[in-house]
Amino acid sequence: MPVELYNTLTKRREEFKPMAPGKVGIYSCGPTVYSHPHIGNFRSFLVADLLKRFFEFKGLKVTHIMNITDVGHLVDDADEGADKLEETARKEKKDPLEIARFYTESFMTASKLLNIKPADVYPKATEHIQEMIDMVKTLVDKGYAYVVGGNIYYDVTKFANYGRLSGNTLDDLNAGARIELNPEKKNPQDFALWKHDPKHLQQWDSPWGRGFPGWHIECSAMSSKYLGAQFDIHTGGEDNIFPHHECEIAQAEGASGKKFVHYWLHTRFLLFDGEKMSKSKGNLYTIQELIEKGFKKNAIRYALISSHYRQNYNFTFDGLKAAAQAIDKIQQCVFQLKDISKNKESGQVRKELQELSSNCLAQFDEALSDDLNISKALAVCFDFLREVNKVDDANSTEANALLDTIGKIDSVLGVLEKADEEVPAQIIEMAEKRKEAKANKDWKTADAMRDEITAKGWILEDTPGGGYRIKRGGQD
RNA sequence: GGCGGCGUAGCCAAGCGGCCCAAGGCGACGGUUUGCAAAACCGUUAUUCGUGGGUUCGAAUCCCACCGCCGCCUCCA
Repeated sequence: MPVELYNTLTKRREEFKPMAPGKVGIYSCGPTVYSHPHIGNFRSFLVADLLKRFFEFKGLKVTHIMNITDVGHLVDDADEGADKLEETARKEKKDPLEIARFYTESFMTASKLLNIKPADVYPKATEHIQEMIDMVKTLVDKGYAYVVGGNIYYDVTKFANYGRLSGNTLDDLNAGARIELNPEKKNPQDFALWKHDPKHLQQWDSPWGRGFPGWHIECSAMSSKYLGAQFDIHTGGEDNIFPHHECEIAQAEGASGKKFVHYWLHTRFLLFDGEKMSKSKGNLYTIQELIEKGFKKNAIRYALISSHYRQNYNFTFDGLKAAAQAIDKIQQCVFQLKDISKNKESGQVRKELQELSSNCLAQFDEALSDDLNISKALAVCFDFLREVNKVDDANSTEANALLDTIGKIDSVLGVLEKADEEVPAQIIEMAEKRKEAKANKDWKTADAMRDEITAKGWILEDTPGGGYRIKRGGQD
C-alpha cells in the first residue's frame, strides 16, 4: 500500500517514494532548550513519532534525527544580540549550557512519558559549530553569502527558489514591511549565517573572528551530516515553514547544489480551549504539569495524536478525559483477551477471526497511508474491537491471535500500558474479601469492600466468570 | 497590506461529486446482561453538513458572495 503525504513544498499530496528502497530518513526540528517544552511542542514531536512508527509498522527501516537547539535564536533581526537561551541564562544567573542541559533533561523526560520512540541521534547545535562554519564557508565561497565585518549574511537574491516552500515572494515580503532595516544587509530579507557580538555569552572562534551561528544554519548542517545532503522527510511545526525551513533550503541547496528534502511535513498549531497558547494566557501546559493534575500520560498522547496533523486541534481537559475513556475501551478488550488466553483451551483460529484481523490491519494501513488519516485509523480500530467483544467463545489461540493484532495497532498508536498496573496488596486483599463475601451472597460486605476500594482511588469491576478487574480510578 | 487554513450532531472528529436519510470516539437516554454496579452488546441521539446564491441528472463535497474563527509574514512546534 503506497503512502501518500501532503508535501508543503509542492502544496499537494504525493505518493511517498523513499530514496533508498525500504529505508526512510527523517529529520525533525526539535526543541529549543531554554524552557520546558509544552503540549504544543509535543504535538509536533508526536506527529513525527506517529509517522515513524507507521513506517516501521510497514516494515521500513527509519533513521530519525532530532536536533536539540542549545544555541538560542536571536530575538529579532536587529543587532540586539539577545536570544532566548541567553535571556534565561542571565535571568537565572546560570551558564547557558547548564540551562540547556536542564531543559534537555525535561524534554527527554516528557518524551519518555509520552512513549515517544527515541530518535537515533539528538545532535546538539553547540557540538556542531565546526560543521556550521564549514557550510557557511562553502556558501561564502560559492557567492551565496557575503561578509560584513564579523557578520555573514545570506544573499537571498542569489537563490532562485527562495520563497518556494512558504509561497512568499521577496516582493510580498517587502510589502509586509515589518522588517527593521539593517544597513549592513544588501537586501532586507538577507539572513544571518554568523554573527559577531561581544555581549553574547556563547562564542566560538571562526575564520571571521569570534561569534556565534545564525538562526537557521544548525539544521542545514546537522541534517546533512547525519542524513546526507539529500534525504526523505523533514518535519516541524507550521511556524517553521517561514523563515526557518525556507532558509534551511537556501543554505543546504546553496552549499550542496542538490535538492535538499523531498517531503516537508508541517504540523498545525494546537489551540487550548479555542485559543492560541501563549505565556500571557497561562495555557502553555507541560506534560509534567498535566500529569500532576492527575491526567494519564497515555491519555495525553492519545489526545495529541487523535486528530489530523494538518488541522488545528483544540486541546481541552474534557478531551483528555474522553481520550482516557477511549484508551480504557481498548485496554478492557485486552484484559478480556488475556483472561481467555490464560484460562481457555488452545485450538484452531477460525477463518472468520483470521479475516477479521487481516482486514483490520489492512484498513488501518490504508487509513494511515492516506496522509496519516488517524481518525479513520482509529475508527477501524474501534470497529475491530466491537467485533472482538462480540466473540464469546474464543479459545486461547484465538485470543492470542487477536491480542497480536491489537499489539500491531498499538505499535503505531503507542497508548496501551505495557504491563498491568501494580495494584497495591491492600487493594487486592479487599478485592479477595469481596469475592468471598459475594460467594456467600453477603452483598452488604461485598458492596462495602467495593466502595472502600473506590475511595482509595481504584475501580473494581466484576467479570462474568466470577473474577474481577482492578484498574486505576479516573482523574481529577 | 501579502500568503494560507478552517466552519459537519451536546463535545471531539472522518467524509471532499452519486455507496451519505454523513464513520469513529466521548457524553446522554432506553434495552439485554448483572445480587446491585461496571464492562460488553443492541438501539436512539445531524433528512443534514456556517449563511445565501449558482453549476450539475445529482453537492457536505465544485464555483461565487457574505458571515465567523485561526495561522504565517516577527522568537515560537
